[in-house]
Formats: sequence, structure tokens, C-alpha cells
Amino acid sequence: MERTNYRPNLAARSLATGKTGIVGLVIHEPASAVFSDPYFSAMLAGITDTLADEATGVMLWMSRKTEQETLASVLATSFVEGIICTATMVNDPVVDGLLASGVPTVLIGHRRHDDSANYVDIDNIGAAEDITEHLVDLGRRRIGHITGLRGTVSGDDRLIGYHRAMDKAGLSDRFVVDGDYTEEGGYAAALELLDMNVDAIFAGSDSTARGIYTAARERGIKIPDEVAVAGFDDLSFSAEMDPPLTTVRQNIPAQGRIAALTLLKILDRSPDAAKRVILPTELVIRQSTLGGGAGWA
Amino acid sequence: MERTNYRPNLAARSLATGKTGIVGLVIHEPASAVFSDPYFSAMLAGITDTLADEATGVMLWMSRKTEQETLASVLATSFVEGIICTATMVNDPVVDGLLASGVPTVLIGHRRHDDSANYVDIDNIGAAEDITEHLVDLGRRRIGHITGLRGTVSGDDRLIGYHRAMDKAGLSDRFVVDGDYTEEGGYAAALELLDMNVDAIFAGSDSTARGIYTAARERGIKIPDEVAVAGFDDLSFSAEMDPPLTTVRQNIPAQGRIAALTLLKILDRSPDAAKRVILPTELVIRQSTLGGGAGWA
DNA sequence: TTGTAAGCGTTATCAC
DNA sequence: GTGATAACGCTTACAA
Repeated sequence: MERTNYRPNLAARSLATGKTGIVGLVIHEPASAVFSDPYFSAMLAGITDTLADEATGVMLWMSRKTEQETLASVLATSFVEGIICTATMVNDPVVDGLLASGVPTVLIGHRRHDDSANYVDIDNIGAAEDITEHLVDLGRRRIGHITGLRGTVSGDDRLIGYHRAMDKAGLSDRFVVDGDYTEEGGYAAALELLDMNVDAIFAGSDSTARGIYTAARERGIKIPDEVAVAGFDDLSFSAEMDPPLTTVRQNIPAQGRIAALTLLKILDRSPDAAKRVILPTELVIRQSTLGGGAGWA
Repeated sequence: MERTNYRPNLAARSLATGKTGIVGLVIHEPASAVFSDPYFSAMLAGITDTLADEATGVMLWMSRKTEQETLASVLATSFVEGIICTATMVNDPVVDGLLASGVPTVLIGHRRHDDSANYVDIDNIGAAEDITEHLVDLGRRRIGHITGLRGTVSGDDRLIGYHRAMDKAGLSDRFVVDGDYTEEGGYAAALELLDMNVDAIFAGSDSTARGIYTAARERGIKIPDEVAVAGFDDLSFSAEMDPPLTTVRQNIPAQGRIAALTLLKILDRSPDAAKRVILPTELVIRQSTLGGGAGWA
């Protein structure tokens, strides 16, 4: 056409075609979660990279407004064709409202009470069970757990996995302190657990494990000789910790990527759109459980 | 109108009115920056909260695609009425392209060689000078600096501020090691500086300072008795560090908020739209420089 | 292959 | 004030 810098009017195009090529991304989380963890950055990167590849725009709702306001705002924005939404809390009116609205939606995480939604998630229970079992196999007996944020599906499920593995091992002494996925929370909880003379701690997240390291260092407690430490996430810093952290690797950008691709398939009415995806996790064993002197298996 | 759940068609409305109520947010940063620091989360929160209050939608570009691809994608999306863009690197073709395009744009950070753009920033040079001067005033003489990421305006400016304060104090021994704003980078750089027997370190960011703490702890070096440590940002964890960190407070969500409000004013052709805003910073003095035994002023 | 007209859903204008 | 109508810029279907 014209060799001038001509910008086609997307509003007119979408009016004519009925398509907009825009999806919504709703991250309605407590501020503490979004701020403390690289988790959401990694997720965002996975989603935005993928959608950019597919020439799809992203509208973002990340405000800390009330659920009603967020929900109303999203649903009023008629030109988002579909929605990706984080579903970390067990009960979240925003998620329920989106699902009820009929707008095609893919969750990252899942609804415990409703398995009809499309979602991408990992098997938190199974992964937590595996890593706790790893601690058991090392000969640890007084195994503690610092939970993730209570009220989140992931936090509660990892706690369930911990209890299952302890049940299976016949270990009836449980040492559980609530955490909140942050390093600061991990530090405070670790002080409590160390007072209970645990010989291993499974942390709800790698950030939490960082706090454990600080607490142990202050107390002069050696990792892993006196206390083995395991985390969850395998963030970029985890392999660089001293000692390197045993953890569960979940490919966070991949979760975002799969969620984006799933939504696009649903919007294309592609018949092979997998609607519920559980991504694999991997136990990454490093020196925070395996290293150190003898005495442990 | 109808009491059915009627969703007005925004594409049609915007075609008729010429307005869309959508702005673009372009965060084209190296992955390491976005992932390591809570800085971008805080910025995002400030921007999205403010725009939500003003009933303005946000389209996000955060992909790690090439500059050309990002730029083309943003400019092709005709319905963004204005753009907020982070400008941390000294040279960023995306920023240059946006400014050249004529689409109303507000930068967070600024262009060193071009002062015609709208931007929100802080006085990095002055703040770095102040905090270095604080270390001088304490009687420290072998003051080191771990830079921010080289090639960023903020990192380079803080280095300039360090040198200015050292010049003013007549201290000709400079101890400068390049960092990258991350904790890991800070740890590695701190080991180098400690080998040089510095008695104070000004870190380019609070995350960097965290790495210094780890290095000092390993070496058995007391903060602040043997080495005073100062950071930059005043993130949420900084007051909780042990000892609490002296740092420069920059209100990051406020930067995002002001950038959003500035853009909205420009779009409204409001005559009082301040186009270049330098937000104040505040020296926050805590125990990492002031505490400890006697011997220092 | 090239060109013309109708229509998308809303706002704004201009009669009445 | 109320109600019909053009216009927004693009796509698409159909006619030349």
C-alpha cells in the first residue's frame, strides 16, 4: 500500500472480523506473593514470550483492587477473547467469576472442588511426597516441614504430600510450621523448627529454604550434616546456594507457555486441545541433603 | 438497556470515538534483571494499580524477543494510545524507536543523550554521592563500590556519584568491582573487595548488598564493625536484614504511579502535564553502617 | 484479477 | 428532548 508509516486500525479490523487477537492475563494475588518470589516473573516471561510468537496481544490485570472490581473490569473488556488466570488460592472469587462468565479461560493451578475448568498445573502432592521420601531414605527421622502460604492449593498440597510420605515411612513425629513462601517467613519458621531438634527440613519453596540457611548459619548448625534442607521450585539461585539446594524442579516458564498454547488452541476450536495438563516435576538432588560427612546414609 | 448480561463492544466504541482507553507497557529488559529483583514487580504494581483506578487498560510487552520484533509489534498495535516504557539501558533501540514513532511515550528512567522525552526518574548521581558521603562522614577511608549492571544509566550514574563523593573527600584510593544488581553478583564482587581490605562498601542495589552479607559472614567479617555496608533501593527485606541495611529509599511503586499519571495527562492534552519528573530519594540510615562497637565516628 | 458495496456495533450529529 | 442516520476503517462477498 502506501509506503508512509501506515498503521492499520485494529479496532476497525476486529469489528469486521469479530476477532481481536488479544487475551487477558489476570494475576490477582496477594502483594507479598508477587513481590517476594521470582515465580511470577518467570511465569510472565513464559506467557508473554509465547503469545508474542503467536502474534497475540496480552492485556494485564495485576492490580490489587477488590475481587469484584477486578472481575468486573476484566469481563467488561469485551475484546479479550480468552483469559489466562493464576489460581493459587483455594478460594478466589475472581477465578470463580471468570469460569462462570463463559469466557474461555485457562487456569494456572486448579480449583480443588471443580475439575471442569481448563488448567495447567503440577502434581504438588506427588512431588512433595517424593522429596520427603528422599529425606527418609537418607536416614533422617525428625523431618520438619515449613509450609507454603496456607490457603493456597500448592501450599496445602505440599503439606499433604509431606504427611503421606511420613505415613508411609511410619514416622509419627511431625514438625510443621506455617510459612508463606518468603525468605523472611522461612527464617522465622526455621528458628522454631531448629528448636525442635529436627534433622531435616522440607521447605515449601526455595525462597523459604534461603531463610533456613540464614537461621542455621546464625545458630552454627551445619547443612546438611546436622540438618538436611530441601526446597521446591529450583529457581535460578538454588544451584548457587552454599551448599547447593536439593529441590523439586518445576519448569515455571513452561507452565506459562503451555497455558498460553492451550488457550490459543481452545480459541481456535482445535479438537486436540488438551484441557487439563499436569506438567512433570523433577527431583534435583544437591549437596544440601547429600553432602557433608558420614553418619547419614 | 437490556437487563441481560450485555457487553458493549469496545472495538466498535473505539472506532466511533477514536479513543480506546488502553496504554501499552513495554518492559524490554535482560532476563537477569527482571528475574532477580523485586524492582520490576513493584514497578508493575504501581503502574497497574494506577491505571486500573483511571479505568485504563494495560497491554503488556515483556517478551525477550529482539528489539526489532518488540518495536514492530508495539507500533503495529494501533489501539494503544500511549506507552510507558522502562529505559534502563544507556542504549536501547526499542526506546529510540518508540520516541521516533510519535506515539505519546513516558519513560521510566531517561535517555542520557536526549532530554526531549517525557520521563520519570530519580537522581541517581546525587543519591549515590550522598550515601558515599555518609560513609566518609563515618570515618571510613577505604570505601569500595560494587556497581549496578554496567550499561544501565542507573548503574553508571551511581558509579559517577561514588567518584564525585570520593573526589570531594580527597580520597584517591578507589575500589570498584562490577556487579549486575543481583545477589549472586554481589557475593562474587564482595569477595574481591574484601581481599582489598576495604572498610566500607556501597552496593549498587539492596540485592547486591545481600550478597555482601553472605560473603562477609563466610569470611567472618563483622558488619559494620569491620566493614560498613550500604545499598540502594530500600526493598521490603532491607529493614529485616541482619544488621538492618543502610540504603537509599526510592519509592518504586510511586515511580510507576507517576509515570502512569503523567501519560494520562499527556493523552488528555492537559496543559499542566509535567513532562520530566525527578522523584526525591531518601537516605535511610540503619545498623549496617551506624551500629557496632566504637572506633568509628 | 480488480473493483465496489454492504456490514460490523457504537457514538455523534442533525433534523424534527 | 427524542429518534433516525451518517460515520468510524476495515474485511469480505459478490459483481464486473
